[in-house]
Amino acid sequence: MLNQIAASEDLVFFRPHQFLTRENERPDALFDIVEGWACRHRLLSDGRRQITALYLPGDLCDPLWSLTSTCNEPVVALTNIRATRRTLNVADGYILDRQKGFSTRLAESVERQSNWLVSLGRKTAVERLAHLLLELFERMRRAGLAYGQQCALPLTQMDIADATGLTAVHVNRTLQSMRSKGVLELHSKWLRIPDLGALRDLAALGPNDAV
Amino acid sequence: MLNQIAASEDLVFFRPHQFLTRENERPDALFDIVEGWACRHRLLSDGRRQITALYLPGDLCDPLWSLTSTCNEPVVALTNIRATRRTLNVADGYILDRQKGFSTRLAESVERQSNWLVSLGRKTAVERLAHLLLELFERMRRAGLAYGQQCALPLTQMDIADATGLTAVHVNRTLQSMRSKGVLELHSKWLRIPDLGALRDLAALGPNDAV
DNA sequence: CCAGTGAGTTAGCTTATGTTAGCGTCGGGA
DNA sequence: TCCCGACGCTAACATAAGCTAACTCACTGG
Repeated sequence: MLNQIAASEDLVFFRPHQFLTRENERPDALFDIVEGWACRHRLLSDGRRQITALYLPGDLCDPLWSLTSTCNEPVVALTNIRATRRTLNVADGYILDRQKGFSTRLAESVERQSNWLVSLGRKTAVERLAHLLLELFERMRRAGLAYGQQCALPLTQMDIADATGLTAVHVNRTLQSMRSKGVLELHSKWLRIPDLGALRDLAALGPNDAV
Repeated sequence: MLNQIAASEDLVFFRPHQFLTRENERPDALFDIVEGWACRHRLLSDGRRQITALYLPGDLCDPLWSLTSTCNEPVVALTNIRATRRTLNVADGYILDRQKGFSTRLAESVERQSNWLVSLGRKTAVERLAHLLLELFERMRRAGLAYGQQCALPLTQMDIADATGLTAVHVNRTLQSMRSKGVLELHSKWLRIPDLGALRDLAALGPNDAV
């Protein structure tokens, strides 16, 4: 009944659009991203796409879905990626990890997914963008990859659109207007947030919400 | 490091709008709903509400959030509720349950949340409603609470709106149009689906999607 | 018996966001 | 060097969904 993380740790590489994991595959390993970004997404038959999770350097990918036996959402690289592949021993669907903050990451995943649900269900374009960029900046900061108020943000506007449930065109429009109001700068895959507080206000976060 | 479900099992009751769990409380127990419906939701400062999970008879509430130390979304009763309260031993954030299909329920929660994300992010009103009603019917069926093509559905149109990220008015409009097309009947908290296949088509589900 | 409340319904109008199309720039590959 | 495809950007127009408000119909409680 007791499970362990096996010792196996391969270093692996991916290019943009490459799959880290595929649909309908039993996940037997988790990727610990060392460098680069990835996402989990779902494609509808007519081409609509929804990104359901973003993975940044330092992220485990994916604690949540490792709990399921088969997964119907692939994980794809958004940039070049360097990662370590950690195989798991899974018995009876229970997962136990004694060495790293696995359960902490799990809890974060749960909370993030929930935040996204609220965002997609009830927030305006400005609020969604503010929320997303804030979240990403904060995660980069915690990963030690932010420099002052700035960090890398290697997403295309279409990626952002598919994460926020908007269109690329509308993302562009909305970003322009936010730029012109001075609450953020974003060009050539680089994000700067002059005033964290102002952006936080725009994000319509509750008093208890993290980020 | 080994945790157990303690023996404690109290029978508890709730009335509509009563809290099963509150915000910012450390969850030390899970509710097993015997009868009635509940939901988890988030309230924005201006009154907007998003339901992030629905709990039906037979559901555990909530496997996902029991993984976090404190939770920022309350669970409230939507109807009269009878439930058994199961206290947990939680050590270091890990949860282990040897007696019931806890991990199966966990996996289902993860998948449902993900489905909802796609729905809220990328689907039209008709698709969202078809998807939600289909999911609820299927869950009722599996709980042994469906009778042929029918089941109870004790949600108000506003509840449905807050689950699907729409307005009550628009839910009403859309339901009307679906009714007039004969793909569903819904009155006095009772749902009938004359043609499961037709509704499935409207829901824009992928080939791998459950429900 | 009536007043009050919550729910469903419908209509008219408004608006945020989607759609389509086109332009310019950049960088990589042949 | 020259394509060619991604990407960012913009404008004009289309539409799904939001907003407000009113009316009805149960129910419930006094």
